[in-house]
Formats: sequence, structure tokens, C-alpha cells
Amino acid sequence: MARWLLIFASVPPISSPVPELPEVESLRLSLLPHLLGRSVAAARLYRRDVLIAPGDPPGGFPRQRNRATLRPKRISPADLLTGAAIVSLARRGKQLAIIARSPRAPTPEPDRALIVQLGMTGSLDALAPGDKPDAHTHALWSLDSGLRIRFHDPRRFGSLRVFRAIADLDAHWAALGPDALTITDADLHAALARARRPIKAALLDQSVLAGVGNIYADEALFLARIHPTAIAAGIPPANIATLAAAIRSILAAAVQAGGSTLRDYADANGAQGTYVASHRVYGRAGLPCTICRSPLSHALLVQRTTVWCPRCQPRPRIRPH
DNA sequence: CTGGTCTCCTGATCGC
DNA sequence: TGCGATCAGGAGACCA
Repeated sequence: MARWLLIFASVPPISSPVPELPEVESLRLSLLPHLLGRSVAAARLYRRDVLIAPGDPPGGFPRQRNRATLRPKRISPADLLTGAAIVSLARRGKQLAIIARSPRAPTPEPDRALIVQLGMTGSLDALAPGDKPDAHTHALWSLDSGLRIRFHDPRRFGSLRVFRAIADLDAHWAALGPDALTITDADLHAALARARRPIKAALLDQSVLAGVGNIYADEALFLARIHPTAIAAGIPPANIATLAAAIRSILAAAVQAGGSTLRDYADANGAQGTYVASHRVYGRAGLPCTICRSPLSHALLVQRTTVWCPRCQPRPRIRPH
């Protein structure tokens, strides 16, 4: 029993209300020791609409009102990794890939993968022994170790994506921009060079840069003192370099914080998620800027709440052609 | 091709 | 106390 508790306690739910790159990376790191080398003894799918498989209708499967245990046609048990051995966990942007090898794979190389996309409210965590999957549990994997991992997502913006070959996963990820955690000045400059739209919109586009969401976009722009509506391609290279550095440092700090959350949680004091990112602008509209004390501005940009400091992030002057 | 808008979904919060 | 309205947001569909 003690062993069970130890395993369970070290696979915590993610800490942030909205999983972005740091939360996914923390999740990946926390899952590694439990999943690597393990085989999937059984997998169960409760909602077909969270799964995206080759050949599915464009726009995804019809939304399902009620939860049910499924043995869906056109999906083999192997698609959910049943019987496969987990070889590695990879991340690109906010996507987490479970890479596995089927028992009778023709080569020793991994031959399939499952991408977990957490969306807004998704999580991947251990189901405590004795607990039953609740209404928001959409998939459940039982490992040969006895550990049960669930995909939990109340709002169902998340998804599971099936890949029957590693080449297909590579192709899927090739459509994403460079990973934000290690973005270089040159790569960010190249990614934004032809973007004639507000920098905030470009940063949120995963095909431009993979891993930045609404929270970190605002935080990085604040740190780099760039106005969110500045046209991306018109931002001077020096400022783009500052922005790249801001993105890297903010994300890296948040990944570290995820690690500290892990340790806090292992203390079993119930204070899981005690780390709350010290946001400078996100969620602080109208409050004083932490640098100049001006009230922070806010507006809707690309359908997203956007907060910035009108003094620290001055609106760029329109440059004539 | 690019970029802007709509839509999916449900828990939390707010006003009356 | 209750209940309806509103909001939040990732990313794919869709359209100009």
C-alpha cells in the first residue's frame, strides 16, 4: 500500500489552470520514471470524440453527449498502445507524444505514437488504486506495473491523436513552428519575418512558434516591452532578440516551478499547486504595472484577453512604406 | 496563401 | 439561496 501511495503521489495533477508548454514539460518529466519501459496491459476509451485517428472525418468525430466504454470500429487496440512498450516521451510545444513499440514490430525501433493534447482543462495523471474513473475521464491505460494513467478533461478541448508510424508523427510535428523553450533569436526572427499581423497573434499561432499560449504571450511581451498589436514583421531585430530571450527565460522558470510543485506535492501536505506563476500582466488588467505603476490596459485581440502596460510597452509608430 | 472570426465545452463567478 | 447570464480559452473549421 505504501508503495502505491508513493507512486501516486509523485504523479501529480498539473498545477496551472491552463496547461501551456511548462506544464506539459513538467508533466513529461514527472511521467518519465513511471512510463519508460512499461507495457500497456490494457487501454480503455470512454469517448470517441476526444480521439483523432487516421481516416477520421475532417472536423473530428461527432460530439458525444454521454460517456460510454467504447470498442470503436476502425480503431485497433494497438492504436491506444495496448500491448505496446513505451519507449520514450517527447514534447513539441504543448503536445506530448507517447512513443511506443508494438510487441511484434518488425524492427526494434518504435512504430507508433499517441499525442496527448491537454487543451484547456486536460490532465494526465494516475488514478488512485480503488478509485473509479469519473465522468470526465475519457481514456484509461493500465500498465504492467499496475499503475493506471487516465486522460481527464472536463471541457474536452484536449485530444488524443493516433499515429501508426513514427514518420507520421514527425510529419505532424514538422507543421509546428520551433519549440518555444529553446527558441533562438535567429529562429524567432525568421518565423516572424513575414507575419503581417499583430505580434501577439503570431506568437499564439503554433505553426509559427510552438508552445506559447495566452498567458506567456502577454508575459513575454511585457518583459520585452513590446506592444501586443505591433506588426510582427516590423519589429526591429534587436527587439525580437529581447523577445526570444524573454520567452526562453519565462518558460524555463515556469518549468523549474513545475518541478518545485512536484516536490511540494510529494510532501503530501495537500498543498499541491502551491506555486502560482507570478504573473506581471496576465489577470492584472486595471492593476498597477509592477514597474511604472500605471494601470494596465486590456483589450480583446484575436479573441483573447490581452493585458499590457501602456507606458512600458508603447504602441509603435506606424512606419511609412 | 494569409489572416481574421467562429465554434466547440463546462466549471467558476457574478448580479439580481 | 437560487438561478440564469457571462466568461475563460486552444486550435481546427471556415471564409474573405
